[in-house]
Amino acid sequence: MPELPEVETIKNALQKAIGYANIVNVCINDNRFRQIIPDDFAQKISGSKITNYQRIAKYIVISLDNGYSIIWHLGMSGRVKICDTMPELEKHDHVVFETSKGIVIYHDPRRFGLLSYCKTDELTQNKIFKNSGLDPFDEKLTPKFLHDKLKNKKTAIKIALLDQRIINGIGNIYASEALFEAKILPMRESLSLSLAECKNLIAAIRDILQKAIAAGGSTLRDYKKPDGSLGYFQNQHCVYNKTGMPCPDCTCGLKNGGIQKIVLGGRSTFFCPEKQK
DNA sequence: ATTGTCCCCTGCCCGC
DNA sequence: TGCGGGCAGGGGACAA
Repeated sequence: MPELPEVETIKNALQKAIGYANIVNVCINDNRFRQIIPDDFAQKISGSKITNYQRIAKYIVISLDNGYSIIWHLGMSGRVKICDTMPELEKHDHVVFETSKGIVIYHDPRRFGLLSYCKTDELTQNKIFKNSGLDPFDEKLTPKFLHDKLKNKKTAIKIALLDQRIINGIGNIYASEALFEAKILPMRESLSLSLAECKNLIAAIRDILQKAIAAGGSTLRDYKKPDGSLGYFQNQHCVYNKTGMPCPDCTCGLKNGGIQKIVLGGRSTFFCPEKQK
């Protein structure tokens, strides 16, 4: 489910609600995720105190005072629920963290997510993060960096934006939205982008993601904030899931059929054939 | 090495 | 009302 803005929202909500709590107990009701939750996960985590929260790519990383960090990915359908007291568990409430400041529940119907741990000082070498690309807000993400990464790639630029080894955090919604804002057609060959277009694209990615974070992410299906409230950036989507509709401030009219949908790399992709070149 | 295809899993929506 | 097909915010394992 969640892309960078949703993960950032969840991480911030956790930090605000649970803060530097003690983790009293961890109960794993189902360990069958993208990777099986390590057998000693609960043992490694229980009894520790939280010392830090960060988002790395689409992962939430929670560091502990025992030298370990929790690595948490929510896949497509993962949700985090925070409660003051132990609620009646619902279907797909797979992991329950009891802390000194509340209950944290990992709910994930499709179980495409991942919950693991590693030593905090080995995070960057961890297999999960070793090949991770630049964070969209990393100042090392320059037009030249992106242009260099794309200059030998024949795949569509939209597919390249989903490649977490180049830039991380962008998913299927924000890839279409960023390309619309940058006025670039999603099926363009990556190597065809000029340096100036790379500059516009980086600016568009940052703008879209910042606005989405400010709105608490996009709620289309599964995603809710940990307190149960909804994100509202979906109201600002320009093209995603808007086939046949006019784009914002549409001057093209609907003579061309409005926003088009195509499939790239097996994922739905939306664009305005008039405004994007 | 890069690039496409398929798969993991459950739920929901649509058409018949 | 029921059933089958297609689709969904992600990512990894393969094959070519």
